[in-house]
Amino acid sequence: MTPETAQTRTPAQCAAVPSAVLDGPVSHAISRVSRLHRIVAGRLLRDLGLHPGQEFLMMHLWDSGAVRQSELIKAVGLDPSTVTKMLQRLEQSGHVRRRPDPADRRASLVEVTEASCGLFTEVSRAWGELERQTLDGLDDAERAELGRLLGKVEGSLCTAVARGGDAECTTALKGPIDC
Amino acid sequence: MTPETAQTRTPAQCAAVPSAVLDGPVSHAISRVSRLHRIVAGRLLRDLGLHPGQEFLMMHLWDSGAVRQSELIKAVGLDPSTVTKMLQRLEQSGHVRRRPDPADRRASLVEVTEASCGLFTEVSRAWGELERQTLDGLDDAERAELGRLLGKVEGSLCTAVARGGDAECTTALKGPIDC
DNA sequence: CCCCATTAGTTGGTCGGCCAAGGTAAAATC
DNA sequence: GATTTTACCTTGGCCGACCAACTAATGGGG
Repeated sequence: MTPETAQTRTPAQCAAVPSAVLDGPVSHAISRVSRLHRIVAGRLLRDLGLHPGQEFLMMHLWDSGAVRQSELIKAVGLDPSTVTKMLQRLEQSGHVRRRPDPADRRASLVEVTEASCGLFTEVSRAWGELERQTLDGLDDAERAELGRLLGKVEGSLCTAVARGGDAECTTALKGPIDC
Repeated sequence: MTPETAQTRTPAQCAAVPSAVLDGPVSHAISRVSRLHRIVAGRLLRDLGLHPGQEFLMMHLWDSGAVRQSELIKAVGLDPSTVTKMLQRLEQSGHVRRRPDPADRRASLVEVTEASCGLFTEVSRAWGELERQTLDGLDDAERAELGRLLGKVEGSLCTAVARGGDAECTTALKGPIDC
């Protein structure tokens, strides 16, 4: 940081200050860890015929039974359009079924198919394996501490997002911090 | 976890066990934090005319001057095709210039344009702001601890990725852990 | 009762990101 | 020196994810 020392440098001099790409900021650690985490998750999930991210939706549906799509959207905290398209694909691959809500003609109810219930066990195991590989090398105290710190960071980012986007916190998962 | 208790439940009974979507696993905390982090980063970067992820590439280029594209790819640890397409867009928007490497006719050298150097300061400031918002609410000790733990997790995931993907660690950023 | 604001979902577009396959050039091997 | 192998990059395809704009239905206030 302290970018005041740099001020529109020439291309050659842009290399002068290393600008801390590698070390420092926790932000970059988060980005890198997240990417690696996603890759490992993708590998574990591929064998189950799911794309990374879908398992999150499925888990919510397995948990909650038939739900209004809007409820699901609020629960996972994703963009409505994202959920719509994911559900279209999950429906096409037979994991999910959608039908109109009799009580509200614009809403639709989403639920898991019987065929998909066999996947539940495998996804659970994959998540366990993912967690295991992620936390390999951390003792119990460190794991707890990491969870606690991530919770606080999530809270901070949550309020930051809320401040900018005027709406309430996107991560509607009522996690450790409700904001 | 302990998925043995579940075994192909009916759709109705899939809701029986909450399956720990919300709480527990650090994995989900990572996913959520990462998403929020990306959103905040996107907001900060949008004003600069950059899309999230591009700033990472640019920072590397500002740091290293003219580089072989393959070097850049190794440095950021992304898929070659991803970098190719990002560079095409960055070139079209005038932030980056590419020319063939005289020493190797299949390689190309990438460098930052003069016009883009003005962005450097702003991106640095945006990163600082991002870091500030991310770590808001954590004291110095917690920040250090979080960095340390994320480093360890990165190491674990790194080796996990390497094990499955046979190649060496993708995150070639010689970070805290070299794997 | 009608109009209007709100809510529910969808579509289109763009980007980051991955994989798989391909084409060209350099390097290694024979 | 010719052939195989490897490296460098590109293209196409797909998915997650965002935003913006749109349709359609609900519900509240004049």
